This record gives sequence, structure tokens and C-alpha cells, in this order.
Amino acid sequence: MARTTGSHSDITGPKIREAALRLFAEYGYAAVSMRQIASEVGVQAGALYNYTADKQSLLAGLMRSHLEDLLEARAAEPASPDPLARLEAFTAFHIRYHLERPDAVFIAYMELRNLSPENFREIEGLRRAYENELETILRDGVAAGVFDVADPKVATLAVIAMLTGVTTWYREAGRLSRDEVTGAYCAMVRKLVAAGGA
Amino acid sequence: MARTTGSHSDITGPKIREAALRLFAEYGYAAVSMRQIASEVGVQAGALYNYTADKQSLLAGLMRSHLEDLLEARAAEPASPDPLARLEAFTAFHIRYHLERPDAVFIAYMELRNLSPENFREIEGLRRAYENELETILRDGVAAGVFDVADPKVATLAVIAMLTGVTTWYREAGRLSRDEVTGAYCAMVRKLVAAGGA
DNA sequence: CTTTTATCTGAACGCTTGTTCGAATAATCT
DNA sequence: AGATTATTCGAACAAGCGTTCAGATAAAAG
Repeated sequence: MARTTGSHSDITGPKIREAALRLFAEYGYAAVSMRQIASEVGVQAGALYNYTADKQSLLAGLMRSHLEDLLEARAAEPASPDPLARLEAFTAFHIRYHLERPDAVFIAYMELRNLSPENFREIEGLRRAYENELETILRDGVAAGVFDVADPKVATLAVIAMLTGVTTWYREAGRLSRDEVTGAYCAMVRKLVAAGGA
Repeated sequence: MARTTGSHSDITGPKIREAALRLFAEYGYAAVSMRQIASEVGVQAGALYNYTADKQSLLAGLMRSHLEDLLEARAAEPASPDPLARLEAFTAFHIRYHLERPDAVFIAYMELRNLSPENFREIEGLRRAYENELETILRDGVAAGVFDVADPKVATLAVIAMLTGVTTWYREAGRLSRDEVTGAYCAMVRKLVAAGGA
């Protein structure tokens, strides 16, 4: 047997990426074999190499896509001149976006050590670009006198860690809805950066 | 050759745990082989099985030790009747303790998926016990009227995620000292939970 | 219908994996 | 000194790893 009926790269390609994403998120990059991915797609292991140069590139591609999509979606959001409004928008966006893609989020900050140095630098640059979005908001708010943040860089990392942490415990069937969680975090972030008289 | 001169379980045992901790943290549990660990210790792979039933137990043991040590160290800290003082103490303790053991911290929340179900339940219980420490502080502060926290459970998870995040970016040679970082986070946490008139 | 191209199989490559175990030697005890 | 115990080696096991490739078949093009 050889080429199978109905086979097409437009179908198999995405299937492979989806399977890899799911399996990497569940078991970790190193613990997942190419044969497992292939089996999930319904194909032999060798066929994967029509779609990726090697296992490492498959991972790097998933991470790159995730971060590029993230930046793109963020850029598509409506902007506002008001720092507080921008901060709330960022918070809500971050939580919504991340809760919708728990697998990609998990991989993108859990499998960094499995990247080659070049791939690592690239992915890290994309992440930095995203963090800069928040840092800029904080700096603008401080300059406008509506935020009180001693160290915007540290505050940026603190807020992002806090927000991303949602993905580790949020469950669809849990006590709180997404909107309730988003509201709770918006309130906490607002207090965290608030200037004295707010 | 067989038993080597100077061999003793009191020496080899800890050496194995230290090597495993370091390697698991650097490359991930699944990516580290028993032979790598053995080689770092200066021993053949078979010798490891005098100290652990299997690879999985070695990981579980490291995680258990870390969390038990954490709870023990926390219990040894002096308590205070004042919620705000307790919160500051918790924050400072958490950051200090975690910055001193980056490897153990990394493993303890990165390798949860490599645990068997029983091991997972046990480790998860220990983590919950630690989180309860903070949650109790927050609830007490709310009851005393000095904190304003809408959802103490969510706030607990948010604060811990924020604090633990320090280990992902802090570098000894970086811009800020440990004390400066601790101070910055204490200030942020204080604002995050502060009641209106604070 | 024939040719070209895209896609997949299936076998093979050398290597590594976690784990077991009898035999050997060092440390300790009597 | 002799006996016992603790500790390690070194070889072996079956299984699985990432990756390559010639050959086969489906899809698309002419």
C-alpha cells in the first residue's frame, strides 16, 4: 500500500499540528513520540516528515503560531487613550484568549527548554513583544498620574504571571464562569496599579 | 568489579536525589534517563534501584520532600495576630524560600503530569495545604475589615501565581536584589488586598 | 488516457530506554 | 580472622526512539 484515498496535505497538515498540540500539552514534548502523533492522525510515522523537518521544528512551529496569533489578536483589539480602559481591556483579552487555548498556552511556556537556541531566541522575542504591550500601558498610566507602580517591569511580569495562572486552575464546570473570573481579575489588577486617590 | 571503595548509602542516596533534581529541572523528567543520573553520580544505572523503586518514585519523592520542607519551614515562622503583618510575612517567606530552591520549585509544578494518580493526589494535597495558609490570612483580614477581597479563593491563587512567577525571571546578577524584589512584591500584594481606606 | 506530481506505506537503521539480576567486592559485625 | 551484610558492577532484556527512503498508489494535469 502507499498513498491513501482522500489524502491531502491541506487535511493532514492541520491534523498533525492539532494532534501534536494536544499530546504535547497532555504528556509533554519529550514524552510524546512521533509514532503516537502519527497514530492519532491515522497515518504512519514516516508521513509526518512531509510536514516537518524534525520533531523539534514541529514544537517550535506550534509555539511560534501561538505567539503570532496572540500578538495579531491583540493588535486587532480596539485601542483607547485612557490607560485604565486599556488595562482593563488587556486583562479581559488576556484571560479570554488564554482560556480559549489552554493547550497552546501550556506548551508555549512549558516547553521552552526543548527549543534549540535560535528557536528559543525567536519565541522569547515574541513573548517579550507581548509583555511590552502591558508594560507600555503601565508606563503611560504612571505618566498620566492614574497609576502608582514603583517598578513597571516587575509589575508587568507580576500581572502577567497572575493572569496566566488562571489557566492552571480554571475549569469550565467550576464554581465561576469565565466572565466572573475575568471580573475578579480586573478588579485585582485595578487595585494593584491604582494611584493613591483612586 | 562490584562494590566500590568508599561506597555508602548515606552518601550515594543524597547524591542521587541532588543529581535527579538538577537534571529534571534542567531538561525535564521525561528527557532525563536513569543512565544520565547515574553518570552524574558516578555509578552504573543499576545501582540507582537500591534507592528508588523506579524512575517515577524518584520524581514523586523529590516533589514530596520539597512540599513537606516548604510546609515545615512555613510552620516554623513566627506567627502574628495582625493579618497585614502575616500577609507580609507570608509574601517575604514565599519569595525567599522559592528563590533559594529554583530547581525544586520548577519541578514541583512542572512535572505534575508525570505523576501516577495516587502520587498526584498526595502532592496536590500538600500544595493545597500550603495555599490554605494564605487563604486563611486573607479571610481573617477580610473578617477584621483590613482587607477587601471579593473572592478569597481566587485571590489566593492569583497571589501565589504572581509570587511564584518570580522564579521564572529573577537572576542573581540582575537589576534588582532579592530584598528589592521582595519589597516590590510586598507592596503590590498589599495594594491588591487593601481595604478602601488604606 | 497518459503522464506527472503529491502523498503515504512499510521496512529498516542504529541507538537509547527503564528495569532486572547474579556475581563480585567493600564495609561491618562477631 | 571469619562470617555477614551492604553496595555496586556489568551484562542482558524487550521495547521504543527519531529518522530515512525506495517503492506504491491516489490525485491532478495535459
